[in-house]
Amino acid sequence: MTAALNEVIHAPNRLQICAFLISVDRAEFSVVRDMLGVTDSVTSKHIKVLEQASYVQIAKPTGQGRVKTWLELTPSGRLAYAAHVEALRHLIAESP
Amino acid sequence: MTAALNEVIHAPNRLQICAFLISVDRAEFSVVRDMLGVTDSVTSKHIKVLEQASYVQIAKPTGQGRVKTWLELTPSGRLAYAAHVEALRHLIAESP
DNA sequence: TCAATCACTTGCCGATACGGAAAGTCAAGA
DNA sequence: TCTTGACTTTCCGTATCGGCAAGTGATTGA
Repeated sequence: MTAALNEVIHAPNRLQICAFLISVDRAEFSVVRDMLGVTDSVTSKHIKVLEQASYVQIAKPTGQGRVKTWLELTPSGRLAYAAHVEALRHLIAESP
Repeated sequence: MTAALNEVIHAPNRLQICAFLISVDRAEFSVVRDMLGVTDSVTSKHIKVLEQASYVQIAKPTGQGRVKTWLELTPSGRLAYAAHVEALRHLIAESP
């Protein structure tokens, strides 16, 4: 019953995005990009992968100054991330 | 001081190999292959990556029947794995 | 109003990585 | 010695990754 690792979430950058979003609830694009330390395009593409898996919701509230992109995990994103973390914890359970 | 994830170890199959070897100390090639559920060639290639990083030691004791390959983490492999697990634990620390 | 700017997004690379099938290697067994 | 078992390597098609450059759309400044 070893839950498998989720490929969408396991990729280092996406794992960090999910872990970050779990802890802050919602974050701006630029904050996520700086946290990862990669370019805009790389950030955008990883977010897109998470969005297409329905793990992340993207909001671009317009009308209040510059359009900033806000990111947030969806309920299923939280579930998927929790399941992945469980799989990881199980895997590394016996480690020193 | 967020320790970075180790790319060599992070790949799902290699993470499983390392986690397995940490727990059993040493294992036969075929056991590792069956644990992963992949082909011989895939197993061989992942082990080679770990070996070239000096994380895994390969022994092929000859003279006692069929040549079986035994795998074992090296001291530096244990250290690298431990560091990776620490990085993971840190990353997923705030998860529900 | 309309060009410039900001905040991304997409297209286009080249470089790797991954996995399986098939062929190759080599010690042991018949 | 011919075969077999146990991997290893090669071949090959696909997928991913990252950065740069060009493109898009809302907003702002002249």
